[in-house]
Amino acid sequence: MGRGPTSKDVARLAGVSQSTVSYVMSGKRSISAETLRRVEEAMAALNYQPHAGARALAGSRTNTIAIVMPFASAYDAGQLMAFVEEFVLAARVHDYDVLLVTAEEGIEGLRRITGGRQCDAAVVMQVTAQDQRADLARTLDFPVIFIGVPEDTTGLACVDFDFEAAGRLLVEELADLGNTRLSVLGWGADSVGRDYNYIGRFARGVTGAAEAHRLPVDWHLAPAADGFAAVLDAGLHPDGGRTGIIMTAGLSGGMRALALRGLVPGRDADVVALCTEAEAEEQVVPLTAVSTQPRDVSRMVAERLFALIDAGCPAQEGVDIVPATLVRRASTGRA
Amino acid sequence: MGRGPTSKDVARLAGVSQSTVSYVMSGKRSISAETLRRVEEAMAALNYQPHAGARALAGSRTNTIAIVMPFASAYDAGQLMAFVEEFVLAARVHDYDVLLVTAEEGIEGLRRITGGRQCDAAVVMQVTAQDQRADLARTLDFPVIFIGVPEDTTGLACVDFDFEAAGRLLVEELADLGNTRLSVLGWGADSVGRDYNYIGRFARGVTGAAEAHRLPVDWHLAPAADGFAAVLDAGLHPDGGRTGIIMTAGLSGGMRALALRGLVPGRDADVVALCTEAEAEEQVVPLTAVSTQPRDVSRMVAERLFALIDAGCPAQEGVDIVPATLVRRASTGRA
DNA sequence: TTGTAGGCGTTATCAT
DNA sequence: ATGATAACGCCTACAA
Repeated sequence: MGRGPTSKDVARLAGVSQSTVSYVMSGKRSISAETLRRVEEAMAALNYQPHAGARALAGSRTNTIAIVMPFASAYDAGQLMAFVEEFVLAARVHDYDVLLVTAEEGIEGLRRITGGRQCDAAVVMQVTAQDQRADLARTLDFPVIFIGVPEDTTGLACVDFDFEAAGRLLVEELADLGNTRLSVLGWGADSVGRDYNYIGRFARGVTGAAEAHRLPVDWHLAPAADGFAAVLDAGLHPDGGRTGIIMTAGLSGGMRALALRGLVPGRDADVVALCTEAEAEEQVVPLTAVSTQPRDVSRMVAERLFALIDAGCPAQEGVDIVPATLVRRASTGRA
Repeated sequence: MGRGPTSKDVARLAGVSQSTVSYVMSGKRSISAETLRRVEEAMAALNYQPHAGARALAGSRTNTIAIVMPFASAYDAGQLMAFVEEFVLAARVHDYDVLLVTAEEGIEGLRRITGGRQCDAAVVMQVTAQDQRADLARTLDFPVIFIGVPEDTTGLACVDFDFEAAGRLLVEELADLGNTRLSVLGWGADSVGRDYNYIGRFARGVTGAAEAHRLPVDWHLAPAADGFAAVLDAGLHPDGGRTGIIMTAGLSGGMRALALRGLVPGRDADVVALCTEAEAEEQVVPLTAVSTQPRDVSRMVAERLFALIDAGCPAQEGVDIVPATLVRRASTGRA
């Protein structure tokens, strides 16, 4: 494998010193128009690409960001992809590349990457309430952004979707439609406060809004939502009441349960969901839904991260929240 | 941001020369048990991590592999994720990291990454019949593996799923079930030979097997499959015949079309698909299907790639094919 | 505006 | 079995 041209080769061809080539690239000092032209021509002629390793060594900047991804997780793959794509694009704009690290490597992965100076910053996805990586990050003196909110956010930079508002919006939509009770198919009330606290935040949003509207709520755990099936079998709208349905986890299972009983969303009951745009639109009846917006989250992460990098700070405490919005579709047909 | 300990620090603490530390890491010369112990203790005590850039510069090995990914493409996100996860895991086993490059960067992305020696090899996904990146790779003297098969594979290392066998298996299954004609909802006959030639290979598999079984086939282009809807409306089983359905692209649209007419796969018609396992199982009636196996492809790619890297070859011409298998589910209920 | 030179942290070739 | 030491390719004071 050929070694490829170096800045020295460029310099020779352009008839300048090697440092001039370097300064042409960095723009850190003024160059005469003539010199600039000659150097750029030489670079083009040789198809010169600076050696990333040498650059990292001398400049102590890798122009690489690591992103710690929870592959085999509860996350939806489409969401993950969208997030990553958007992030890579944003990174490229700043002339950064993206290194992939699996969450399975755990805390050691973070240590390895940061210790080896393979990157200038890291993004850690799907953070849990008690996340060891948060503790590590605090001691690291290295810019890390967390997606998700650990219990103790001291000294941490976090970004997350507004799950609480999501829960609230869904409840209010069903309330506005005249529903008098709610059936929630999701992570379930007993998951509140466990691992990922977005579950808890969503539940809080639902509960708060339901109380405000005096709507009784019954929760059913997906995917083994026998209770949910029982509700459907018992009749959704007993004695003049009207049951609105909220789906979070186990969407496809829930939709199947409805279909098997001949229940059509929007006709026989109002159904809303917390899911991706794609999921909402793929259903037999497209769902009115609040969609977590991975691209918005991604942009916010990128923005914040590059601010940190440019500032040279290790981290800048604070939780950024990406707003939630509801999109109406056919599953809440009547007005 | 602290500079972190160097091998020099380790050497000092262990009371040895810096080169000894290096040799302890590489194992390229024998070390006395005593020295080994002292060096390892020092490394642990300082939490030493070798500087990746310096290592790449001196050793001309990055221990990084770039993977060029088609984010916003026809690929299913779940497939992509599975592929990538499996690949990252395999890479880690060989002590390699993975750099993400978007296909949107096109040919320049490949050039940039390889030129800058940011990686020791690259994987290019979703290769088209006439792929510029293939031409570049041939001139590159750099190990590249392609997923997908360009028209001219001279000097190229390619891996792909056996789409032809997939088509054949699906047809044979429907034939065995007593169907007398086929309706295919997919990329359509006119897509054959265009961009991604797996479409053509799949079509060839279908056509070949259909001819062997003397089954007439009508093709319908997804997603605007009006023709498909017409077939459903015209009645699937005219005068004693029986129409088997094959779905490829536009699966959800096709399933919806059936559902809207009250047609249940496995009861009213045999339905088979080329899709992911997840898709096959998510449907209201789980589908008998041939599933592209991203993890199998990934493993084959990794295996081949590390063989190349270890051998120091730029590439090793040849097309590896990942076998196709059919899994029976409820959508072909009757025997 | 431009050139010179030292150093970044490894690897690998000499020696010993 | 181990120590010096010269690259590796680039960045950046320091000079001019």
